[in-house]
Amino acid sequence: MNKKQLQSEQTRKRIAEAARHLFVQKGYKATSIEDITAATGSSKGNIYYHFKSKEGLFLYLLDEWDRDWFDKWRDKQHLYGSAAEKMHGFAELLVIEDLNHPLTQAADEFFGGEFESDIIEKLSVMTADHLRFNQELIQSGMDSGEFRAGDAKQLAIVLEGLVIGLSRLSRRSNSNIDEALSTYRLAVDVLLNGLAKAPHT
Amino acid sequence: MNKKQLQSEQTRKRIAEAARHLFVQKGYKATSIEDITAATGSSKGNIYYHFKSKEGLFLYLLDEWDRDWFDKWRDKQHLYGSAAEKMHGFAELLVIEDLNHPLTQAADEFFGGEFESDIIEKLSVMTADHLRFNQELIQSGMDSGEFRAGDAKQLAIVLEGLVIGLSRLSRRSNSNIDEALSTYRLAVDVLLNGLAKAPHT
DNA sequence: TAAGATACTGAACGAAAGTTCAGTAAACGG
DNA sequence: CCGTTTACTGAACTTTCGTTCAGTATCTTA
Repeated sequence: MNKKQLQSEQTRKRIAEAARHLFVQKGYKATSIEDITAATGSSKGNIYYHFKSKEGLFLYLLDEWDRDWFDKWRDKQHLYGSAAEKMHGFAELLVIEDLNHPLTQAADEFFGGEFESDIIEKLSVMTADHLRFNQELIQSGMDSGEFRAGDAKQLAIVLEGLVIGLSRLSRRSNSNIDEALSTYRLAVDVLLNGLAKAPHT
Repeated sequence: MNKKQLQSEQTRKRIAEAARHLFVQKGYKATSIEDITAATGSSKGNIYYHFKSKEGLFLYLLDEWDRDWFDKWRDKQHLYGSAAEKMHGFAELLVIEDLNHPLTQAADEFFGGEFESDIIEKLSVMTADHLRFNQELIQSGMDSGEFRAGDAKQLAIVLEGLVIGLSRLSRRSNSNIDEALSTYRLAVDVLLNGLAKAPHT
């Protein structure tokens, strides 16, 4: 690979990285191209040299993120024996990786916004993927007998809600990773065991 | 009260109502003054006659909402005997009232944005209020012996996360109230009893 | 080393959105 | 019934922001 190609790829990654950070922190609309140039040192034009548009940049980040996340999960999931362990591992990966998920913060800005259908399409596919993932996670716990039988599909929504909400809270309060990890751990404990003293109502 | 004062108040409420609806649906930034004029029939100037600015309008809605919600909760909470019932009542009220909460959708757009400190101040006060409310709810369950003893403060964060996330998911998927209610009910059940077959790990 | 490709700059453009304001009509009060 | 206040209009102004593009410098390649 050329020195030029190398440098080019580096700046593209630098732009993507800075943009992801800003989208997460400020949301899609609130992040301006100007902000990204300020964070990278690159010029406006350069951003448009590497990416088709602001939307394109965002979409690129969504794709990249989902690919990376699933790869990492694949690498890790075989380590977990029980469904409970799996849940904790899932939560841990979410904190470590997902606290920077551009989707979580900005997706709502798209829904209800006047965007082209391909973006809405992509976002709803991603949401569906998440729900399917959650459902499988829960279903596997039911199949193994660790979890009570139940409507895994609806429980997947509950899990997704918990994940989305916690991610927002953790990001907002500028809490460090350790704090977030501890909150997520507690959340999974509650999810598994409940608050009540005497379960099986 | 005058015929004029009456009409004035009516239009102010009409503007506030339409704005709240739009903020909830589209977010803060994505909702333009133009959108509000289109939804009310009022002119741009008229909106600025009744409200100081877009921010002021949003802040007004936040205040109004929080006041109303707490009043409604006060009216209802004495109906519930057990902590579990309280939780379900809490969830129900959230679905019925909070699915239109302007904070939930738009607050993240403020955090990290370049807003005056009084707005950030107000938002963090509201978040703190929510957490305190949740904490008291959980603590009362612990005090009565229904819930296992635990860190009510951190559990309040988990609860808030669940609430925020579910609200977002429910709004997004255009689900009707019944569907949302059923999801929330399930969420509270899980929160109380957990997923696992054998609790008390 | 010279021609061409590639990476990048920054000023300029146009659309969109928040805000203002001169003007108008209706209601109020004396 | 007339002057004053109140409610409201909508065009114009200003700022912000995404996008474009002519130009420049650096690297590649033949």
